[in-house]
Amino acid sequence: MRRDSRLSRMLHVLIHMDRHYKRATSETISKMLGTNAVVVRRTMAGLRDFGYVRSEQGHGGGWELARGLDQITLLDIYEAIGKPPLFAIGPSVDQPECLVEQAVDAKLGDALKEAEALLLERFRTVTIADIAADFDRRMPEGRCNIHGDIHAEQSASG
Amino acid sequence: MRRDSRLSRMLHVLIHMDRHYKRATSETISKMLGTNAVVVRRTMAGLRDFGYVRSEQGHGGGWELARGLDQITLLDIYEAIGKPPLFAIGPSVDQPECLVEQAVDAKLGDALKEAEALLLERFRTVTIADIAADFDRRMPEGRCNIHGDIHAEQSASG
DNA sequence: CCAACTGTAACAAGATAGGTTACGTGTCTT
DNA sequence: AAGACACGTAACCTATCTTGTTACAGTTGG
Repeated sequence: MRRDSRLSRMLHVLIHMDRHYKRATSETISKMLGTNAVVVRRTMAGLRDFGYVRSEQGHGGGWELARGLDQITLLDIYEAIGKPPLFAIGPSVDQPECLVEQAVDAKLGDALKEAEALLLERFRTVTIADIAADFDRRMPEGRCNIHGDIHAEQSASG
Repeated sequence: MRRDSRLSRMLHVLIHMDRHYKRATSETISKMLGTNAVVVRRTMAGLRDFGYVRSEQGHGGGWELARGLDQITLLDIYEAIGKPPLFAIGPSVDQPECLVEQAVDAKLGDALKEAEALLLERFRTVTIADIAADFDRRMPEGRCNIHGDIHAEQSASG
């Protein structure tokens, strides 16, 4: 395993969903992410449980946003995917008896906690709409260069 | 594997070495860390290459500090063990074609870079002597509660 | 009923730190 | 010179976690 990419993937897909003219199926989303439909359902399940997206079963079903992108922060999504560990480094044991080791882990833990606080503060203050706005500045027509097939077809087909 | 504990372990062992009255063998150190002598040699090899410790082969050999703990920062050790990844989260692919994905990764990357800069700044300004001082405040006699057997026996044995 | 979806369980794959065994080499003691 | 002691390193296995994949059950609409 390399690095947990669920947060990145979910942000990516939520922006696409916002520009999609109808519900997106897991299959469609999986092709967009270059992965498998089961992986999509698995990861999006958390977002559904937190009320950021809705899923409909059966014929014509799929996924849709349950609120605007300006109402969802990166922190929301981070929590919805289960707050996976942020850091790849850490102490060797959880509660060392050795007081030297305790001192090391305390100092190291302080630095990690500071960095984590900063990171989560950034996550808290950035909405997905902010990221979408960054994209719109680069692509004023609001159409993705790659996944254009599922984007903003409202005027053409609906 | 859970989290990379090499940094924590190396800091731990360097403080013990500073209080040891003679060279410590990989075997001794491994018992202190609850691991294997090969793991110790493997990890300490980086510290040796950077000049923070020396190793002597053959009878009576082992490991010793090559400079004072106040001359080694956490950043030094982090670099000496090969700068392993700090974060457990990240983008799904390195250079996505999709511009939405690029916008997501850019925003996410900014937050991660800020947190990383803060963390490395802490690493840079904290010496191992600082951690040892924390320990000394708790254990004024300078003797570890667990690994006392290899500590500061100078007055008793030499 | 059937086709199109989601929901989930179960298991394999890939990556990486860590653990273990084995063996080579250097060095001190006798 | 022999032998014990200790590092250096390769090779292989294990554990853990995300991701990928297959299989199948349940739901919905024509």
